[in-house]
Amino acid sequence: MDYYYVNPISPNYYGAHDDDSAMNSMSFMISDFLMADDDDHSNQDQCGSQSQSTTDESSEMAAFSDVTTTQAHRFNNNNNNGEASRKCKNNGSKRSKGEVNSRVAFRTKSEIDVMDDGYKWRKYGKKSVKNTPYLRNYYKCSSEGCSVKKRVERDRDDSSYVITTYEGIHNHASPFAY
DNA sequence: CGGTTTTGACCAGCGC
DNA sequence: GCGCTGGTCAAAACCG
Repeated sequence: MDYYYVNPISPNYYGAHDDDSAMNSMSFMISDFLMADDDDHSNQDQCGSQSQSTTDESSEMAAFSDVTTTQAHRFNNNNNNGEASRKCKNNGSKRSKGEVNSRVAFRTKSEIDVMDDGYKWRKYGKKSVKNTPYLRNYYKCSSEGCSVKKRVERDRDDSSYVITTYEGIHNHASPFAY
């Protein structure tokens, strides 16, 4: 079955490229982020279960990793080419256009919703989703020609977790990777 | 002034 | 075909 993993963060990455203090207190490494396949839904079923809804990603997306942090997060899921690498293809693509897209989901314990992952994102939508009181936010990579999207929502079962779903592969390096 | 966010409208897919 | 839901668009507002 499909599984995804994310390249470990470059260790020298967090160098506070800005002075935003809240963002600098990164406290986890992403190295143990690995996206297991569907039989690793150890922390619950939220991936597929949250909906009998129409087009959820239950079939094509993998499990989550739990990360516990107390504050802001910053990670970089790649350094050389900026791509959330995927291992197997996502066969179940009901994505209409038939474009290849990898999807990686993180489940992160965080107080803040949007995590700085080294890329620049532009918000383009916000939706309330069924069965959750929380809103789901939609972001696009603001780099030109890059169509990577990400979705950010709160775990409906445990609102202290944030679920971030990346879709697509960056065609450029992270602006903060060096 | 340029880029980003906000927010309602619009659209497509799915189940009934 | 209709309604529901999730995803996207785009114009206006906002912000540095």
